[in-house]
Amino acid sequence: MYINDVKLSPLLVSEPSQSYQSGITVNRWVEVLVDCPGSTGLFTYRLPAQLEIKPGDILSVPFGAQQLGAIAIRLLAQPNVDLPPEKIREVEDIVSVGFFPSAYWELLNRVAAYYYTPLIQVIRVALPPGLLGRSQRRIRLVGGRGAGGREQGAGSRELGAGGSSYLLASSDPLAFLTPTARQVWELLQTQPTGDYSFVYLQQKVKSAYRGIRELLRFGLVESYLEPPRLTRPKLQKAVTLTGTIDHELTTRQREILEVLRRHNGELWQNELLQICNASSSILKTLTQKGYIVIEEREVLRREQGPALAQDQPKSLNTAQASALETIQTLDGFAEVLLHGVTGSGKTEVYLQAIAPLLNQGKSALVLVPEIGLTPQLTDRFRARFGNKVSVYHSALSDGERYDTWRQMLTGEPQVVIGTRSAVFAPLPNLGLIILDEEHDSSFKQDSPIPTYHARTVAQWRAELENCPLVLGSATPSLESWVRVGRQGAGVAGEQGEQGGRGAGGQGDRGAEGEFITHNSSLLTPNSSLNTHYLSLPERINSRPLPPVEIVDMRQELQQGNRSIFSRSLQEALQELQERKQQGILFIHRRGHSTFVSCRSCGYVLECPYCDVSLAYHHTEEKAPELLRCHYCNYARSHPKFCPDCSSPYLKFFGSGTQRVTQELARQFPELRLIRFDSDTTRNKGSHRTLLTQFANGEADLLVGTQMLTKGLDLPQVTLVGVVAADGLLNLSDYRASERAFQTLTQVAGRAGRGDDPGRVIVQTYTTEHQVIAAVRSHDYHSFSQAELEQRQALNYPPYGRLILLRLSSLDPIQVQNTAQIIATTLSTEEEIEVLGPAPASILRVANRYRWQILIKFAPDALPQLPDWEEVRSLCPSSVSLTIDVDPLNIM
DNA sequence: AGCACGCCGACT
DNA sequence: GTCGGCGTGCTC
Repeated sequence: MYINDVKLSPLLVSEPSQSYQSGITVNRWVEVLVDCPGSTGLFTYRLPAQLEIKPGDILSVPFGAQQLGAIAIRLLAQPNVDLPPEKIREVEDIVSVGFFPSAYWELLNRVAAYYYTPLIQVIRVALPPGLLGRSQRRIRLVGGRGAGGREQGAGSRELGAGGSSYLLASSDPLAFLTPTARQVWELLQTQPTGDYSFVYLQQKVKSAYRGIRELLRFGLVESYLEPPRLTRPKLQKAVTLTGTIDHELTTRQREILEVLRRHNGELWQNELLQICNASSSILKTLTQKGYIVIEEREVLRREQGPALAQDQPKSLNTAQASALETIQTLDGFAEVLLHGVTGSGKTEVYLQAIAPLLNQGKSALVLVPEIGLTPQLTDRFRARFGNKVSVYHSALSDGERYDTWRQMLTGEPQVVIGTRSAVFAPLPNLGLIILDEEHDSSFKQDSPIPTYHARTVAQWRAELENCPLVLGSATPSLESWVRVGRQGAGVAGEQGEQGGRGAGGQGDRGAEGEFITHNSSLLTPNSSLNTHYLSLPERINSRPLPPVEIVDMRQELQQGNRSIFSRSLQEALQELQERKQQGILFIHRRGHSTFVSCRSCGYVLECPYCDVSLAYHHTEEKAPELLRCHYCNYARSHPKFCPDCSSPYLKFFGSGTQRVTQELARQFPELRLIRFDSDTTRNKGSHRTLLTQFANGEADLLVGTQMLTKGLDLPQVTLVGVVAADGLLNLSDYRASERAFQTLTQVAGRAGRGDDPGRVIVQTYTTEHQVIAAVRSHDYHSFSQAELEQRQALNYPPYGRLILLRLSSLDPIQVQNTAQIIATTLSTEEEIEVLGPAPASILRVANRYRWQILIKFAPDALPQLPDWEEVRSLCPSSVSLTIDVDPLNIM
């Protein structure tokens, strides 16, 4: 149990040799971590006699002028001798009683250490918002608002009563105020309570601080600290039936008790009153007569899904059944890679793996890339497990998050589905962690710190909680692939022909055969870890993977087709309408910087030193167009003609959603579209709405970006079109190929999931690209093999490790200089390779100039990593430094 | 983060 | 000369 009774002896974070007594009466001091940026050390507080504190408790303490949240770390019998006793203040209150069991605490510490992040920052990620409250300075009018101040003269006497009357004797009470003070005053008048936060006033009025000081001097306003707004459980009155219904009651009273009885003797007061159309006075009478009890009970503000019909377990095919069996026989910590092609029924395996756990009183944690995108997944879990399922992600309101979090602490067996941060969900009795779509990069946080990867944290968590971790994907990350020992496996011994290259291929139907068809008994334990590789090589109901047709857009251009749609795709779109089928059109979202390629020959401009494509930079009008390498800062001008074939059609890439939808409207005016991108899905629930519309056949074509790739299961989709794969293939990033393969495979996997066979059309200017070939033949193995060879040669992950230093400053010169100094300092270190400094691809963001340094090193060499505190000390205060461990986004 | 303390340009 | 700008550093 997390609440109340926690063994906390392992909670010591420093100097474990220093013992402390367990007798609470002896330890009248406590060291705490304070929730305050820039303070990472421990602070000592005195314990008031009435408070009993244990390490791990969340406290409220005075800190400077504020009241802050803090975590009790350890009790002390004696404060540190160096600390002047008069500085020590008292703990204000206990906010929440300890809930950090040792495994959980160890997890937080590991995250802090691995990602070079102060522990308190990690704690802040793990706790729901509002738990560590902070006080806020506010300004309010003295004596309430609106004492007639706006009507000159009339109110002066009342105001005068507040103090400073000599000044207010004049006819205009505000005449003596400077314009700034007057402005603040008037702003406060607009508020019914005459009250604003200090920060807000500062934003609203220039130099508000000055005006406020003036008003304070005159006693017109006062400044106060609002105590931390801690999220509290929501309480509601519940009515419970206690007596038996007898005949000494009025009909009305009996009616109410009858309603209550029909609801198993318990209802919320407001519900009961509503149902019976009664007032609370009748309940009062019933209480007095002892028939019912009314008590305050906590209501959990949980996100309500739509009502769902109960869903029954589906029968599994052989591969699914054998995967399930393996997962169920795991005892304790193990890592499983569940590699199932798109549409192979991974979710059903998850569901059936979880079901018995709940009966054993254990809970399961399911991590997904983006919850808003997968209402389908949460619906399926809810349909199977009902109210045992809760959803936890950052889009919940603070109250909902807090309550869901508390719901987890109860220890009841349950399923929590959440995004990245839910890896810290405080579930006791964790029986299984599932990380679905494990290749997805949204599991990695790049800012703020800790820049953790939920998969890495989940691995630690599974180990510490001694439970299995299942990583599911149709396109596993190369990290996971290597981790379960699959490198070099698979390709040999298969009939994996690399399919005839070139455009217009039929995309052979035999594609599914190219997945290795061994069953799950073929386990590949890694030497040190208990790892398993499970494969679901077939779609459910033996549906085939859709054939993938590659269209060479260079040929289209040559043959006079200047449209962004190839003839093949045009035909398919035409047919779609005629056959009353549905399709998906995928557009790679256009970023700020893109690569440059030749539309005639497909030549891509690359960095001569770094093996990545150059990024197009165009900072402002009239500025020269530059091509730049994000790794080493090599730069060159944008050539007018292709260096390879001298064609003038050398263009930077990227065709946005608007352009495509315009073009569609022009060429296919009849086609009904739904745009599915960040613009149209901004509102809560709009994913669901749009998908429902599409599922109901209200549109023929779903046009959208990345979010189309994430786990959509739309059985009626038969056509998937990729407008231009090139935007994906040539991002200036060592991961570009991997991401492109994953995205294309995933989006292709949306086709043909229902009864009608699907087809996929991928348009590209580089048909010969290795990724394209692999996508075409649904061949993960040959792709991973080739890609891993390159990674190994260049010592990139998963073979080498990376750390990215991101520097930013308002001062463009200073940040560049600092980056240079740090890079120079680092390059003296042995065993690490320093790339850069280079400007970030978007040099300036929110007025801050950003540079970065990439550090590469071999994980097995365990190099003496630089002392980051020393590195940090090289930064002037105007330059901020973020250390991104295992970065995914290097651009 | 707040809020002090402390050091340089435009006003009484 | 002081007021008031904001850069630097501390908060048990």
